[in-house]
Amino acid sequence: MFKLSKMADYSIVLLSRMSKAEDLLSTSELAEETQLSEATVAKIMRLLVKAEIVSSIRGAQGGYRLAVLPENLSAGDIITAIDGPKALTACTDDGAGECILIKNSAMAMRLQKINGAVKNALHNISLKDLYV
Amino acid sequence: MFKLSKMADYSIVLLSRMSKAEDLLSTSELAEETQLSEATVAKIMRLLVKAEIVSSIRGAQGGYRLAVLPENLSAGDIITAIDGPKALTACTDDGAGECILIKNSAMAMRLQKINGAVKNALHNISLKDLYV
DNA sequence: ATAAACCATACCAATTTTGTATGATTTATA
DNA sequence: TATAAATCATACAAAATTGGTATGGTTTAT
Ligand code: FES
Ligand code: FES
Repeated sequence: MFKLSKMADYSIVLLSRMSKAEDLLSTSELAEETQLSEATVAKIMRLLVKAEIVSSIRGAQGGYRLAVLPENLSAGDIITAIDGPKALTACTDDGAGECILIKNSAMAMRLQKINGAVKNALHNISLKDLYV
Repeated sequence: MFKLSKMADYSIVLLSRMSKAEDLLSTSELAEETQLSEATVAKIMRLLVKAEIVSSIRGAQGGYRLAVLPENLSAGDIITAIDGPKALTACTDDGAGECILIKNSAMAMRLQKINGAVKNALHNISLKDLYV
């Protein structure tokens, strides 16, 4: 039905691993433990840092650490961080794109219902639910 | 977050139009009213027929008609019909593909939670909710 | 100073999605 | 029964997205 992107999947694996560790974890450590390439791990971690889901320490002996408690981190937050905050419908992507099918589209509002329902559902699942 | 495919979006527009009509609607009529190309409408209608969401009458004077009451047709049904019944996670696509990251993956079961939540949410929205 | 790490960006390859084209089959009707 | 109106089946190319990698720059402990 809705396919979770590989990247989002990977990120859940990484975050699950991080929720076990108290100390910092570097890209190479994470890559080794998860069998992902360093480049891929690095790409994902950058997105998670931007979304303030993990915090980073630069320089030697640096690494990443969860910035949020697993029970306060929702699946929706994670997926949004990785795949972007694109709306559910193509029509409401941005205000610029006119709706071709229905003028002054009331349809768009209806589709927001779908989007809202999905968002809500994913908001109610925490990383802790996924990991424990 | 989750992007509704254009095809699924189109299909909701088409089904909304059909829920207004008592009589049969042909591909060309639907195309004209929705501003979609006939080929695209035809492609979508075939999928909806296969999913038994609409019924079709072949031959001259033929066309399509809703096979289900709008209040009994869920967004999940529609999206599944158009985009396929792919699972939410890449890992659980089919039994054949081994999980590379975590052996004997318990993770897959966790990800089913996400899938289940989304499915459930979309099951609770009917075409009538979207159209009315 | 050096090495270990994160950061930023750009890029190509692979996959998926969109959209169209072509021909075959069915059936109402003149 | 011939014709036209319509669905059905399949195949395919173009476009968009996603997955994954490479390169070079910046920060910081030792
Ligand atoms: S085109 Fe899909 S809502 Fe307007
Ligand atoms: S690789 Fe994603 S659950 Fe195993």
